[in-house]
Amino acid sequence: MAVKKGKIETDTSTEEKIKNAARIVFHKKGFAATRTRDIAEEAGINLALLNYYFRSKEKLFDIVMFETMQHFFKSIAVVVNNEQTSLATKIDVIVANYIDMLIANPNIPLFLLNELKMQPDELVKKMGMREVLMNSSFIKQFQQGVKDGKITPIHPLHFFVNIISITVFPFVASPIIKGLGDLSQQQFEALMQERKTLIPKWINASLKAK
Amino acid sequence: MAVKKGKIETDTSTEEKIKNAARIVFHKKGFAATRTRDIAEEAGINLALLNYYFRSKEKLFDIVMFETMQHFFKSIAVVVNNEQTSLATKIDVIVANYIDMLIANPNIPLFLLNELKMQPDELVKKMGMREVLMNSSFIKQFQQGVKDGKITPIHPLHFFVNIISITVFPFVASPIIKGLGDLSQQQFEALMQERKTLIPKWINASLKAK
DNA sequence: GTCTATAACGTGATAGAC
DNA sequence: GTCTATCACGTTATAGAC
Repeated sequence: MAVKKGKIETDTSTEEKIKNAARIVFHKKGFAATRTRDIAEEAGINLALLNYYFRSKEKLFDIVMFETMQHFFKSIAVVVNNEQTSLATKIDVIVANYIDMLIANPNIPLFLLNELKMQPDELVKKMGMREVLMNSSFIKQFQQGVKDGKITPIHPLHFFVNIISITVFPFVASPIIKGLGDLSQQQFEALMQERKTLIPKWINASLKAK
Repeated sequence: MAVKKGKIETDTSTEEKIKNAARIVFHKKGFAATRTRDIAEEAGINLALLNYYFRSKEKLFDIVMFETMQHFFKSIAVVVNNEQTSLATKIDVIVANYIDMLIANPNIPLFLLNELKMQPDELVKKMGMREVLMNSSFIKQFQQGVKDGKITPIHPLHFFVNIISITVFPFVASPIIKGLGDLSQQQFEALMQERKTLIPKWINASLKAK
């Protein structure tokens, strides 16, 4: 795609322009509410070109969906499998990375949650998330902490789910939170920045809760 | 609506049947992906009747949306404004109530989050959520705890958001969680039941985190 | 109130010129 | 490769008989 007819494309190709536009619109509106005409307009091209390059709305969507999942879960996979860092550091990094990513791409989590609800969960398996997470250094360190009596025993899923919940959910519920606190977008983001340091403290405290 | 032409309707009226069907389908698929034919079929009536009673898909949706928000937030409002209970008890009750409700109606949170993202957040204001929560006994007790040095000072919104995040998010992300843990629906619900007692412990521990 | 038939419109996709 | 014009279909909504 970067190379066509032996010539390197400097600026983004039409194919890339369409895919980028599709990502923006699909993330914002979801599959059902998105019209191919919206994507074409966003890309600054003609509607026919979309079908010329991707054959159908659905095929284009599948590509966006897959790449978005990869983008979203790769960032965890790397951190979680780093053998060089402590459990506490992993928590710090996951939370900080995600908050940065979510401030930059606030539409991604709701998009993923919605479309995963529809799909026959093949994608979750296809990504190999289960194997990556459950065999990770992250989970092993957690279980070692339990064995050493430093962590109150619970299912590791609870632990992982708590971190993700408390980090991601505020972004998914941002309209409600802004309403509750009468917050501007800027104030909301400031609150989320605070959470980079607060969440690890809360999580660590909860690990010792009896 | 319960009374028509001076005669009390014993079984559900057509109007109610349509609204109930609309609730089910809208909650499951969202506004854009729902076809009025789906609702008519679910209600066991003809498509024309839907427009006869509600004039349009959008009007019907607005009703379902409003009632769903009311249902979802009323349960918090009552607990949070109970002057007779301690802060710890309020946390217990909110978490237990929500987990029960979410097991019974797993589609509601994603439905609300999606449609609130679209709307020009008038609904959030219309419900008066801000006033109810921020002037509540719940928040006052929290602030009293801070004043007494029993709770580490943070914005009360963080506190409230944490409870809701850790309680609701697992249901929103249930396909991912089931995939990660290779869980059946039954096993997933068992895990959520566990959280009724675990979440209050975690939250209380986090309140003292430094 | 309830139905059938159909109008009016929007959307995904393609044909065919350039 | 890119465009304009158009088809084919699905969907919301209504007209009109009963």
